[in-house]
Amino acid sequence: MSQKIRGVKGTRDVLPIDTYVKDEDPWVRVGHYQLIEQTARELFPLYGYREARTPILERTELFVRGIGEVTDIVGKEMYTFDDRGESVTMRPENTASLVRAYIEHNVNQQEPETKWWYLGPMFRRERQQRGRYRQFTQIGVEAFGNPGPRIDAEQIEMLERWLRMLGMPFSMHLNTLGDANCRPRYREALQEYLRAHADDLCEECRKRTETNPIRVLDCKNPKCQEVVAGAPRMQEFLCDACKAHFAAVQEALQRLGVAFVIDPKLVRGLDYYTRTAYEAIATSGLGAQSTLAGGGRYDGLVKELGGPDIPGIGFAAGVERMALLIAQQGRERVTRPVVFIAPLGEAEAARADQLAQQLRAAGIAAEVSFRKANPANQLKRADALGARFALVLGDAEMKADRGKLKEMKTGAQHEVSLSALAGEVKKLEGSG
RNA sequence: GUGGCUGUAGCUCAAUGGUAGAGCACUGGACUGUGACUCCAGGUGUUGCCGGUUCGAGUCCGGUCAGCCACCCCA
Repeated sequence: MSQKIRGVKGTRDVLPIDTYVKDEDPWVRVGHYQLIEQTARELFPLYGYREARTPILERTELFVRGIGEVTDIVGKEMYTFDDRGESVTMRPENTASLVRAYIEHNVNQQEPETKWWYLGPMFRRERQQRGRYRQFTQIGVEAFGNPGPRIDAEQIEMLERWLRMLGMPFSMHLNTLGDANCRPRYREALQEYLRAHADDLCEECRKRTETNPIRVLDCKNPKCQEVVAGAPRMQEFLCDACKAHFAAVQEALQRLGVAFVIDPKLVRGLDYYTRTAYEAIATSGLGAQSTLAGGGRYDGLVKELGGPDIPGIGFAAGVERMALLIAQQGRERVTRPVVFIAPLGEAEAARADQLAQQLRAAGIAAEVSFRKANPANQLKRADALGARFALVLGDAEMKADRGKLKEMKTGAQHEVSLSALAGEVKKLEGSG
């Protein structure tokens, strides 16, 4: 045997069978992903969100301008390469791409207020750990063209509903980041305060004080947290408009019955966020990477990327993290045959193929045995596949055009007509 | 990018420096006309890879790769 080729570090295969073992955790299978995706596909359109798909490959410039040059994502985590003289990057997130598409196709001319949702792989070159991989899947939404605050609450409520439908253990955290008017003033005040306490900060935070002081707020270092406890708070610096917006979002959430906690330390990693910021954080089942979904308002982003002055708000959810929790609950979307047909000879095999074809045409999942084996082994196979019914097709059945449809669970055998098999199966399916 | 732990069969795991094992799963048979139970048989493998120490390395040492966990960052 020649050398095995292995998958790229930090990427995983998601198969319909068990693959990765995570100590006491159950294994993540494709059925767990499908449950999450299917729920989103059904729920989001109820709120007016329609699916949008953008390319995985974008010009590097898009992310540099959209996400921010000093962020870790752009600074050191992107898969960037030269495409014959042009620098391109595999998307590390999807918001910048959707904004690009919105601008490129002049969507604001047709329907300035539009709601999109997306699903797909993102790429960041990080060291992997529980709930964090180099290729990961995000499901997210963006609502363009409405400044809020009611749409903010609507979106947060949709996220909450989605996560609750999936049985996720989580709590919703809410904060405001201010806007172009008040954030700079806060930033300055915070910076001043942090400089005065530089001796008590970790090395990293001393750097952040100069590059991105707001990030110091969510540093996990206990000493930094002590300093942060006495730091000026965004709330005290909010301009009247931001204050009113924040209050209105909270009121709207209360009206909709959404539970949330105000979290002044909640800051979003990407530069483009303004005002409303929110995160759904898992309360159990995950390790250090417990943010299931993070979102916020980005009123300046569309303009920043060369488009009209259009506001927006969106969230992105990490499917791998959700899949871990889904797997822990044992909830899964499984596909199994309804009817398993086991022909005993050559002529029967030909008939079996046609019977399966007819069943499938009628919308019934059918599996036909391709191997020669005695009835006992065929039944064993039907059992392993989880088939609901098994049909052994032999000489007698061929002659009579009737067969015995065996219900695997109970062992009961139902005499059915072969030419009318699909109808017979549907009748039995309904009855039991 | 930094640190810690771990690498033996498809999976879960054993083997004092001295001949690679068990359970589960898988395939076939007992059973050309009915599965789950039972019995029998059978692949289960360059012990992650490379090197070193040794008469001898799955075991000790070094390196490397991968996985896991945490930092960082984020979904």
